[in-house]
Amino acid sequence: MASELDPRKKKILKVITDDYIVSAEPVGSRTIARRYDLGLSPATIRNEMADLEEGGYLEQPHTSAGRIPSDQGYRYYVDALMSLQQLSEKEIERIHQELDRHRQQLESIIHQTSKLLVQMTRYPSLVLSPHSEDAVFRHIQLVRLSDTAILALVVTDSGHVENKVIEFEGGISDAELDRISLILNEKLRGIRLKDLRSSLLSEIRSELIAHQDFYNEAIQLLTRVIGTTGTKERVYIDGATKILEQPEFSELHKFKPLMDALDEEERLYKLLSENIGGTFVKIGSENKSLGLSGCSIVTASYEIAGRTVGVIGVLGPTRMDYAKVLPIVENTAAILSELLTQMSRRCSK
Amino acid sequence: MASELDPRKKKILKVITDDYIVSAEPVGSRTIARRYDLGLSPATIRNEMADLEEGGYLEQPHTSAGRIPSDQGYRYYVDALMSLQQLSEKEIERIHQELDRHRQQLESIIHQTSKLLVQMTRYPSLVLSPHSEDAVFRHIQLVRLSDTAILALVVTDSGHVENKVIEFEGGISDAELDRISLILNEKLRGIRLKDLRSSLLSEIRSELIAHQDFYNEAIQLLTRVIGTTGTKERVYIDGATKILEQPEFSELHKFKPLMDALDEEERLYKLLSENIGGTFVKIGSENKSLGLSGCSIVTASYEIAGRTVGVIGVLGPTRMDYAKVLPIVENTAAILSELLTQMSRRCSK
DNA sequence: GATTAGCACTCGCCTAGCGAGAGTGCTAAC
DNA sequence: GTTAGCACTCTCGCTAGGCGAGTGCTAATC
Repeated sequence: MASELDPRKKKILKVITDDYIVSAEPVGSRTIARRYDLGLSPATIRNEMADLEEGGYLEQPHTSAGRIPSDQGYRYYVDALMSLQQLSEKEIERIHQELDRHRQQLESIIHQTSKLLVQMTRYPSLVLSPHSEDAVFRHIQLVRLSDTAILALVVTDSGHVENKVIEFEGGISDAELDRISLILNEKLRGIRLKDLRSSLLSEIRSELIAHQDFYNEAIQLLTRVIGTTGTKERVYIDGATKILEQPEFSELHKFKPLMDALDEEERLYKLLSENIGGTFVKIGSENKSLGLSGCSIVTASYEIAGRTVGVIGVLGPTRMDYAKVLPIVENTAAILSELLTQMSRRCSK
Repeated sequence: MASELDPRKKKILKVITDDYIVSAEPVGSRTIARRYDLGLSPATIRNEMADLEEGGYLEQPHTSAGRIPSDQGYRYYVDALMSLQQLSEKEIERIHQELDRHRQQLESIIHQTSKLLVQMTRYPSLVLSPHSEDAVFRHIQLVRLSDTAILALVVTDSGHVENKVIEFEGGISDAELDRISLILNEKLRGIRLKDLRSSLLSEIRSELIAHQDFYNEAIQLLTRVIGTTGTKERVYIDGATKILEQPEFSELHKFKPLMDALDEEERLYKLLSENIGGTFVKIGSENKSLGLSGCSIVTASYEIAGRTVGVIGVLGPTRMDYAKVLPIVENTAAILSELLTQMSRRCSK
């Protein structure tokens, strides 16, 4: 697997990939000679193509069809060949605008982001919502709903709000509730939700023991809030049906497994969470994870104040327009990061 | 359009529909005579079928294929012929269990409900989440996040919580915040969100004028909370790809419009919101709304304490197994109503 | 030695043609 | 009113043949 190809082979591989990405048809030597001005005859190109196939960069669906890039070919293309399509000012502006319109609410922004990706790329989009384990506790608020029901609200530094109705047999007075709130806020401010589980719990427990009267109830309450916070990570998927627009999906049955995968949140979650931190392109068989051969995903992480909190990306056939998609995904992630960071600043100032 | 068919015609229409629902193939006279014990010869059945076609209940895809039910035929079938499949104890139990497991959170229950419908019917499910305009205001809470950002939480009697981060240039003191909370809670308790918009606003406005000092800020805050509350209604769709399992979708291109419709929340919203209150079966062309010819939807409303708050349903080809789906949807809605009503009781007791 | 032209060959795809099967409508007999 | 029989129609699947695209090889050319 010679990792360096001579310039002409590179050029030819690039041209074949470019062409195949838009046409979805195996591309032949003649087509290349005609369509692209390489100053080479079909015969020469044929020879080069034979070499590239030898090297594992190209494949023939059957004798005497044209060639198509193999997974390895795509990999090389993505890593070394493609010329990233610059997003125009206008496109970047659009991302800004669309996201800005919904700047108020986290949920809404996430949702909007995935919709935007779908529109810009014409591929289904995946969004892994803020990874709340990494979020930092900011504020807890306990609101009485009735004698036995209490609404607990946890606000994180990303502005995310989690709410949970807790039923409470024992009954708690308003004064007790306030004191519990106070203690919790004092103790928990600035702590990452991840670190919350056990270590601090005992400390708070002893703190509360001082107020013998509601020890039991308070501990109960606390463990229940913590136990159910931070589990709300979600994978949003949007435009799933866009994948059907791709010509390779005309034989539907082949892609049943893919469609099933899209319906299963856990798989997607796993898939995305492997890609936390940075930008990733995973091609075809590189997604061993279930049913996704024949597909590629392009993902980028987004962050709040430098801390990665989630992943966005799009899903498409291996014949995906990487040169176009990659910048879109990256820019969107960047702008999203910016926006979220601003939001967070505002909240914590 | 004679609204009454003679018993034998009914029987034949029913048998044809039943058969077509499972086979998805046009059904012929001979098949019926063989498969169902009607004591009639194919020829007789042919005559009856000709009559039924005359009456608009059956259609022929082409000469000398079998017959398939027309939309009108389905309508008659649903209204008069089909024998509803009783759900077994076990199935009802299952609905209870699945929903119970997630009884704590509204969002989660809604989500779970739609998943459940998909699993039980093998069709995509649609859920219109609680119609918050009909919800009753219970409590508002203002939480300071920073000098300029305030988190407003509105709790409704269904236990639904809406949150909104509000930015606030002017700056407000904690005391002011508390007083605003107080006044709002006093004034708004028990009011339906729908009635909130204008009528009460002026009253509250005059109330606040008394406290000249923060008049402007308070009004601003209030209008912003109200303006953005109650807009969070959502259509959940789940298992969209299940529709592809239906044989009629093998020619994919025909159903592109449908798939598109599934991606557009507004359309679905409109579609579902037409069906508020009770159980509906809309067949084929009865869904004039965009791209849904060839499809039927079965919906049922669910309620909290007798007040309709949302709609659940499934979407399938006109050749849908109504007899099976209808009870499932109805029962699920009923159980969901029960569960939500309980939750609401607990909150308001 | 690299490049190119020419040519025979291979293979998938499209079309036409054919036969089988399923289903119908009509007619005539029961 | 019901049924048997029959001719007719239409779809579907299969096969064969022609076409086109593309290849690999060889020999000629630069």
